[in-house]
Amino acid sequence: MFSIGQLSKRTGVKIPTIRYYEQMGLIDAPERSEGNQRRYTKEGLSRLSFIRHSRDLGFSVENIRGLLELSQHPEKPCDDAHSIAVQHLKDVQDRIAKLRRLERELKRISKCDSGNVADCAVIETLADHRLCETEH
Amino acid sequence: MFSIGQLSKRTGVKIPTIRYYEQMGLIDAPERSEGNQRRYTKEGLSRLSFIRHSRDLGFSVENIRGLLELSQHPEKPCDDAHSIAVQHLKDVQDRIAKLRRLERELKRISKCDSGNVADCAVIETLADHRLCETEH
DNA sequence: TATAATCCCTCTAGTAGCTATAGCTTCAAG
DNA sequence: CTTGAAGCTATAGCTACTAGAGGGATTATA
Repeated sequence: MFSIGQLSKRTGVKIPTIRYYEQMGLIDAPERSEGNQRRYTKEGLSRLSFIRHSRDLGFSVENIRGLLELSQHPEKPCDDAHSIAVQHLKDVQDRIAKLRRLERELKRISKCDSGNVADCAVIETLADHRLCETEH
Repeated sequence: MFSIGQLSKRTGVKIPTIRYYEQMGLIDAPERSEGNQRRYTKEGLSRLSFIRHSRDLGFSVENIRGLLELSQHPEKPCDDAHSIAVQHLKDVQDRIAKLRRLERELKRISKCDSGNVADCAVIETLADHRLCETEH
């Protein structure tokens, strides 16, 4: 049996976040000690580790809900798990592409070595979209 | 003079967002018509365009506040504008690096072509961080 | 056993940057 | 003069937490 603090240390999930996940129904409410403190089992630990890891990989809480549900049913087909993962991969790739366009533009802007605001490329470009090279 | 709807169309900023910016003090409260509706000038238009463009480039509202303040003082040195832009560029690059690590891991996971959850790489990897190749 | 240090409890509110809704008023065209 | 679109305020909701107040529980040491 672990206290919430021990669970937090083992999983790297902060204490208020654990309570938040419980409130969201992502983890079951655990048993309580006589003094009303949460006491977790190994199941609780592995479920929270799953969540932590999924969050690290950027899955949304809603997706994690689905993935957890699936993981409880090993006999089911795993097409849903695949499509969640593949969709998430696409989202990540979209975000990368978008950020790379931003990066190019920001690099160009930041090169300005003017002394004052009147002819600073940063300010000028922000004020006028037509000075941009890429779409965004 | 533009109504809020016309301003919205010209800048691409949604109406509730314009009112939100006003509340945040990012744009000045404009004059009102007799019937209490907002009426904007060309200054209002260009300020909002500046904001829109900065948001598109991913600057935070707080950074935009600083950049707007600077843009009002053309005689000032523009070191601050540079450091905001350079810092933002760094943030963007960090996020790209992080997302690329995610991308690698998600690609690896998604390749699983198992039929059911019991031996699905997606679920398995989420349950056990040790199956990952990269850090995150 | 007493006490101090640490941990845990609930509840509420705050973060960023909007977006949505309800219930009303004003404006512009026919 | 009427009707439909557009605008008004105020409030609440979104994601995924995080922080703080004001208490009670547990544990280690004296």
